[in-house]
Amino acid sequence: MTEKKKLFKNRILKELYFGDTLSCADLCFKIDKSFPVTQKILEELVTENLVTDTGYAASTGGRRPLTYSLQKNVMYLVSVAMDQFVTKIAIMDMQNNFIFPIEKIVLPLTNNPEAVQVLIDKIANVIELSGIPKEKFIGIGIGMPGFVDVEKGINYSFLNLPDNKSITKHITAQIGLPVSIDNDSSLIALAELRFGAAKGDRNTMVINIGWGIGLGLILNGKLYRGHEGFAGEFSHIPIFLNGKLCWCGKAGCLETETSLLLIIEKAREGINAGRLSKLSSLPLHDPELACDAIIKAVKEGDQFAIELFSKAGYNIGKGVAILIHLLNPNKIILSGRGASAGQIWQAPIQQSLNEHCIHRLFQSTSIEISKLGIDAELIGAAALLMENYEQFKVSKN
Amino acid sequence: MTEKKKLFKNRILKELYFGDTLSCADLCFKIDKSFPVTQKILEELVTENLVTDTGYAASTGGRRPLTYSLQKNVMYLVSVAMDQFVTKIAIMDMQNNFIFPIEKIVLPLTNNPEAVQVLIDKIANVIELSGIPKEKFIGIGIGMPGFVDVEKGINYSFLNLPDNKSITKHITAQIGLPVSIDNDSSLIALAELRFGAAKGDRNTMVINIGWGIGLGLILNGKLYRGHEGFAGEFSHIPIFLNGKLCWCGKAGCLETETSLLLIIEKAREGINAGRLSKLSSLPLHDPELACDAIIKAVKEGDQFAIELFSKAGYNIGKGVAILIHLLNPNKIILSGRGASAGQIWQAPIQQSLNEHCIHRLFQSTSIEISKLGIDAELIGAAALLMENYEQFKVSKN
DNA sequence: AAAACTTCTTTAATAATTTAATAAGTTTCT
DNA sequence: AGAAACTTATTAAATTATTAAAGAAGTTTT
Repeated sequence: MTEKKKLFKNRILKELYFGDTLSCADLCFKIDKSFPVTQKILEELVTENLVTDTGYAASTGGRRPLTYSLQKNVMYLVSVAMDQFVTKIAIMDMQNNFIFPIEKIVLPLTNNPEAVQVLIDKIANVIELSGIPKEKFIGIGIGMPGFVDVEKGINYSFLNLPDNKSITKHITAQIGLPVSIDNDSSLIALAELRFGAAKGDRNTMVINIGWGIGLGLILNGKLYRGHEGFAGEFSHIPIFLNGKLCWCGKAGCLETETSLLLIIEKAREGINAGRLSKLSSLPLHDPELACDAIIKAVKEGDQFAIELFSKAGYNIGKGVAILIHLLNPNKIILSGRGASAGQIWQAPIQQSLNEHCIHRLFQSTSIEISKLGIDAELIGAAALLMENYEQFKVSKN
Repeated sequence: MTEKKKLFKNRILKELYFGDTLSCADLCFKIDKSFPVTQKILEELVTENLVTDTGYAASTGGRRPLTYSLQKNVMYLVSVAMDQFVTKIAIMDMQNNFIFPIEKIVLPLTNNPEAVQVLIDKIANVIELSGIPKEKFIGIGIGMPGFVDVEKGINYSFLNLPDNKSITKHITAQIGLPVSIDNDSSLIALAELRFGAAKGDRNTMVINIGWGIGLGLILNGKLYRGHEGFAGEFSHIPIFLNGKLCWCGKAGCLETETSLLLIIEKAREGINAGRLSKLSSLPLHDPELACDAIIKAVKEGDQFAIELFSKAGYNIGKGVAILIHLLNPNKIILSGRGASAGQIWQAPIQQSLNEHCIHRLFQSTSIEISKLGIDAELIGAAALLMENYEQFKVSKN
């Protein structure tokens, strides 16, 4: 098979992954090829058992199109989502299902030279235990915090290898599968773009409310990463004159006035000062549990918890106002762990925009809460791998 | 001639406009066509006298390539640059020359329902007086302040027509030439991207230091305009807690702490308060003259004038720090009227970045002063028209 | 219920691209 | 200095893709 045909095949597989069920005409449009070529390749993919036809779609006013989907149980991928403390590993199929319970390991990234090897061993272990033959895996997608150079496969903040060696190449060398990495906030944005609230959008900002405030930018319909891949450093834009020193070394960062860690901190202070709240029994040393508890209190209408989120939301709004002035997005999506607090974010952010934004500008920008939930990063890591899929070699031919 | 061939021809003409002198191989790459097709079209363009071959280029290690350029004196365009008070109109050729002295008319845009018609009449007049036959003009490019919808050809701030009618269509209907419009800051950025300091860059921000502080964004190698074309509203990002009311209705906008109008204002105050300076004879009611005078004083080393620019620069730096955090550009270009003050901007902005930016981020971002001068917007308006050129009809065939 | 209209699929004619061969010029090595 | 090796450009032939036209299947309108 020629190189070119391989590329076309991979592109079709990729489009079917993102599009689920598509007609031949849809695929023509997406891969920018003519009907005869597309159909011929599709036929080949069907005989190779990578694709199946899924019957006729409803008519849109004419002959009903024959539709195609990816064959089930023939291709899998490994999806990994890391934060500073915990790493989640999942095996996913081409229909975006987690086909085993998600593995969760404690893996601190700071001052941990072993981290990369631990990660590799664990991934190999998960593949091994799955019982799925390795040839059926097409690759590994990994999301991680820090400054990530996607092209080179290097993380400048964590998981460094000697001589700035590429992590992706390092892992590929050991496991024998293609690897793609990216920043966690970028992957959450990618998940929203491909499978979430930003589907079909061209200019959307995804705010990752987590231990910090991350930002993934979708500009002109594509994930924007910046000159060196460092775009979206929302957490540390200096917009407050509060004199609070941030761990980044500067003062007045957005992060010093809003983040889940700050909310937990303030909750603790409030309780210690005797504030009346359902939160009196806040778990002390586990941020995940503490966060869940406060969000639960919010949903139960606890006044103190709501107050904390409102203030944080108002401050996020100040940052969002700047985003809207600079980038004129059609939509802002609140995602990440904090998004599970739901509609509570809407009012304070809207209020903040009323105060800090030119009316004509935010008029056409909607604020939405993500529906992808806590596993958005895993979905994004899978999507990242599939975005790069067309460059991979087709295993068999 | 087929539609498709027309398109290819226009693309080649466009690439020759932007590339000046190119070989057939260069053009193959740029228009993404094979050698045989490209060469055939080139030959046709030469016989049509739109293109000439310009001899052999120096060898780069092999056979010397035959190069091509646009024929002189066969195509012209009208370029227009507007601000709130003054409109400049120029006739340009395909080699980016102003072939007549630039026309300058006083044309206030605020509360002026006649403005559009005055503009049209003046453009028609300029074409008439040039003595160049109208068939040789390929179109009109116009830059203007305000919120501009490029696709629809509407300016929501100025030059409105009844029922939000398209200005471009309106002008085309009267003059009979294709018209493209865009925001002034976007066009300055486009000029830098195509013919200035951002040539070849992919992620560059162009700051238009003028009566306000404009911003043109080049992201992923293209001018970024946002969801409705309103991106780059840098002047009004709320980052100061100064309580100063801006004309936009909000307080603390970037514009309230830095802009040429503010510098003029402060200069006036200082002089009235008896500050020692070469500026004691500041022209009172013409901002252009006043601005020129202060910039002249800066260049002569006047301490007071330098102080004013330094403070303004430091505050621009605060805004730039936010840009760098969010968009990780490879370069920031200072352009517009204020750029003529030159290197004076460098130190205070750099100082501000040191204080307000994460080191790892601004390390790889350079700050440059534009060399295009005060006519950047006219060059940008021409570039805008040529960017759209491939959609135009070839006049003769 | 038939005609007109859409949309998808197939086939044949047309157009573009790749590939291979050739020509023209540079550099490197002896 | 001169030949061999290497680049790059051009031409021609073979391959591949696209376009246009015709046919098939279904929906909507008259």
